[in-house]
Amino acid sequence: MRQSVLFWQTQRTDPADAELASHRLLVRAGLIQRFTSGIYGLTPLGLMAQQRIEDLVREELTQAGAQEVRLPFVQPFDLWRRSGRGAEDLPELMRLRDRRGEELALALTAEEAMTELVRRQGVHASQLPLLLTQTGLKFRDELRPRGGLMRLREFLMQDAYSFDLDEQGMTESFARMRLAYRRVFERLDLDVREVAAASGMMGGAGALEFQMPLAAGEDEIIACRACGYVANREAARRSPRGGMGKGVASLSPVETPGATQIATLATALGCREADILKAVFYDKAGTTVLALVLGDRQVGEEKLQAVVGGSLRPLAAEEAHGRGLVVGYAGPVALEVTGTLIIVADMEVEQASGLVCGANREGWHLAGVTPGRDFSWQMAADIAQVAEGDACPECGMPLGVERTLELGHIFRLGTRYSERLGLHCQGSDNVLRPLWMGSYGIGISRLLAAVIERHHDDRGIVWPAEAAPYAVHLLVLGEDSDVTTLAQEVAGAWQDRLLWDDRAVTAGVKFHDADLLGLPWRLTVSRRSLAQGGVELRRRLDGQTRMVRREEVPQMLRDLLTGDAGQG
RNA sequence: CGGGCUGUGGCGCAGUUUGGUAGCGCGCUACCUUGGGGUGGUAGAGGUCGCGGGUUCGAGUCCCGCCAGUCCGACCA
Repeated sequence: MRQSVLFWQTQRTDPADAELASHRLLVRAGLIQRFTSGIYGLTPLGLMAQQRIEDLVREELTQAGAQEVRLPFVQPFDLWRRSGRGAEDLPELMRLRDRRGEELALALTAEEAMTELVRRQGVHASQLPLLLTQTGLKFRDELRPRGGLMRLREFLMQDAYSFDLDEQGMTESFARMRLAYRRVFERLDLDVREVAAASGMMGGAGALEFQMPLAAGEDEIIACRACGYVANREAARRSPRGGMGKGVASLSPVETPGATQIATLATALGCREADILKAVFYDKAGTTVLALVLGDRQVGEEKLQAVVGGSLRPLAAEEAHGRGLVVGYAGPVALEVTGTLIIVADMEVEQASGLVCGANREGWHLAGVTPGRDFSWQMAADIAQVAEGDACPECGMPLGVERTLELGHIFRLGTRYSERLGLHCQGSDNVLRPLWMGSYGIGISRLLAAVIERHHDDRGIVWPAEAAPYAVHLLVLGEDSDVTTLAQEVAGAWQDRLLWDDRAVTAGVKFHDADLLGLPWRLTVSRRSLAQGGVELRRRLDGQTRMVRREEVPQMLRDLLTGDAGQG
């Protein structure tokens, strides 16, 4: 491709709002353009890079036995309603209505659509296990998109779905996809950790996330360095600290004016935050849920939700008031609220004694509170968030918290969707059974951001061979006829497979743009290189440079452009 | 849902306090210059100053309303 006609423009200054390296570089290297929050366009070079990644993922899925299909991006909302996800609290699902009033929704994942596709055509047992995949646009109406391509509203995702006769089959398909995804991350040179996860809005059990460590990431994983235990923040467990609180004592009220915060209270009473009982209120369909954790803990809302069931929502201050709670001084001892109340105690609370908690009276707390003696609860469970340094649930050694970016997610769905949407298959025993499904998603757009996040230096992108839009950047310096002739000779038959900087700009500009774009190999043709008998070859990764004699150029280009001469 | 900040050529910004012909740098076009690390110069093109209303002889600037973007908080009782 001749650069003088390529639709491409780099930028000399950093965009004002980019804090992520990948965001900054994608914009400066002219690969993306923002249209509105979380919605971007790609330029030719940006699209080529994305397509390389898309093709690579497709290759691995084909290897795993997947067949590619295309599902609608605009889907009938009724499909969502029938699967049971339309009625749930799914604010990311973008709904719209056409002019006749038909309710539609934009694809957010494709469990429903894929199940429907298979159901409509029907499937024979002989076709199982069936693995179907598509690469398609997804739209999620995120509250806060951010970081360039890191968290988008509209994005490209490769999703796949497996269909098996029984649970055993599903587990085998799941294992096959897990390997396929591992290969993808290996080929893109991304170090990714497999993490046990909560299944969230997908439903099902035994989900696995692929998380890449990244300081600017938005997920957190909990990992034990001693035994290898790893879990998502939402699913992480810890072994409880026993014997918190000040020991058994008699119950006594203490006056604590203005101490409505844990930190303030701890200072006022001269105790540890862990000696205070923290009470957090939620609403579950009209029922008040009181979650009790020790004062230095955070309630793990996903964990609480898993224990309580249904969907929880934090209670606003006015609402809490309305139900008879004394905001700032609420506690479980002799608590009376309007309506139903469920008290859930964290397992650490159960084992503590001599705690401080709110007295349900403005300006007063209670000291010497002992769980079990002074108040009771309906459920005791692990509902607190794990913190740095907590004891590993497997081996007891300290746990660490790490920020990560989620790149892929695979689920064992079971028969949830096939049952609700009526997808059955007849086995050899002549009985119709719902199919066992798995769901697998990998974010192509986000993968593009992750590759740059992981592969760049202070001058620009450093593409890994498998994702580079072109393998070779040919720079022509000067306009002497000798140089021009050599350039044309070099570009020769490979013109379409390399980027050829034939612009009339100075050498410095070309070098800077080449470094910024970061193609794996740079070939320079100039009067100087000519004097040394050929062209200069430079590797972007480490700057290693050598001269290639004129007559060796065709062979070298063949090596670089047809495969195995990557960066490694 | 709340708070802060910001909306001015493609990008980065000044101008708003004190109302008076819309500016700078980068990028873009043409020509010259330079030609191994963003060369120097000359001449140009490009703007509903986020949107609507108001005050005024006159509004990017003052007033009211709205919208968008962005950052922080979201809840610990």
